[in-house]
Amino acid sequence: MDEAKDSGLTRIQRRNREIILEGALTVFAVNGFRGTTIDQIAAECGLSKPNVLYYFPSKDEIHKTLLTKLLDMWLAPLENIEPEGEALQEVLDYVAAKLRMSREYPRESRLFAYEILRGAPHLTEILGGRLRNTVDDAVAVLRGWTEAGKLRNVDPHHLIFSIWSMTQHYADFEVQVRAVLGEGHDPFSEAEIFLEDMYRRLLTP
Amino acid sequence: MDEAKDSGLTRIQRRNREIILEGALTVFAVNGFRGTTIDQIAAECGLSKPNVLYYFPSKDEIHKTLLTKLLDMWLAPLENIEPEGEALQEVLDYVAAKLRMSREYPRESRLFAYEILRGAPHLTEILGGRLRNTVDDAVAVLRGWTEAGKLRNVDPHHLIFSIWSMTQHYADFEVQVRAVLGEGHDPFSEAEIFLEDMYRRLLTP
DNA sequence: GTCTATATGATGATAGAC
DNA sequence: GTCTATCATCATATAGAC
Repeated sequence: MDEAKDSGLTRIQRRNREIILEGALTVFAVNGFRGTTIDQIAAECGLSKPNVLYYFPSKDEIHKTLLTKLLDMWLAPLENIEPEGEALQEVLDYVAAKLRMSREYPRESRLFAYEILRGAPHLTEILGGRLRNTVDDAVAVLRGWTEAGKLRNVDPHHLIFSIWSMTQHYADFEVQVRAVLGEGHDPFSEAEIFLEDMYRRLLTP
Repeated sequence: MDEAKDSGLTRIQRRNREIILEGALTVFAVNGFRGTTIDQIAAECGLSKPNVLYYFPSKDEIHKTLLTKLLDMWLAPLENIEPEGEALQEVLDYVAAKLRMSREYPRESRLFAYEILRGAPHLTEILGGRLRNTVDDAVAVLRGWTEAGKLRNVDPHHLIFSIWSMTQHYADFEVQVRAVLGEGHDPFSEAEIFLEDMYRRLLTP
């Protein structure tokens, strides 16, 4: 998909588009879509404003491109759940993977949070389409495990919501988490232990 | 506090300030601070733009006023945890109260989420002050219960984070929740059952 | 491909009539 | 207290030189 969109571009074009997306992600993740100006993006990546708009037709387009690229990464762990695997461990692995993504890609998490908060105007088709399908598949797998007695019976949709909300919380609400915890804490490491314990307890039959 | 700030104002002044705050909350909750214009607020509450700015000196001030008022309501359930109460039930009641607030006051939840996401410039002192103190008190109560063998031993800070993130998720990410669930679901009612089960299972010694 | 300069429109805030 | 008119600023996007 990346290659498809970038095909026909020179090396410089590809490179500069990458630089712009990288800088834009940083700024969007802090200020949101409306709070971000092309000036800020240009400053962040060391290009001039018109030059940014030479590589992308508009601020909207930069934002949409970021969201589209983000979603591939975001949904991968859920798509990688292995129906033939050991049920509880598969879920715990998914939780851990999602938490790791929050830690390593907090900008992506915030970009996504901002977009959902404002009603997801740049994601409408995807939410009810690809995202929903992916979740439906995962829900079917979870139901199978439950019926086979490998997992305790809980609502699979809300199980997934709980994983999303708790893992992304540490990226999206980081300011609050750090303010409440004060110094001397590693939020993500503590969360890893807490969440593993929580889901093991919740899902063990 | 409300009365303190409103003292010395005429009935009309109080009334119009209320109307403005009410309309502003609706708009801020959808568009965020930067995404909201005074024009939108004025239109939402049926006043002219200069008239809005007659009652509040600036957009900033409207926003700060809303956040301050919101926090009283937001922290109340946590402050109301009763150390002498039955431990597990107190926690379950808190979860239920927080979920109810998400359902009944989704605008407040989103306003708060937007503010934290952008780094909470209008809440800096409060996060490390009043909020942190309130959480510290609750954590102490939870620790006491754990040591008395009334609750299973889990990290109390992260227990609170989990409650916040999961309950607020249904307000803040409502678009996503509805898109994923499709028709025929009542997200909040389902969440109530899921969360009660989850915390009962997690915290029963 | 990259820049300076600028057109065009939105937006926060104010002046001043009524 | 409320309005119309307006200012000043900022932001998106484009034109056109280099």
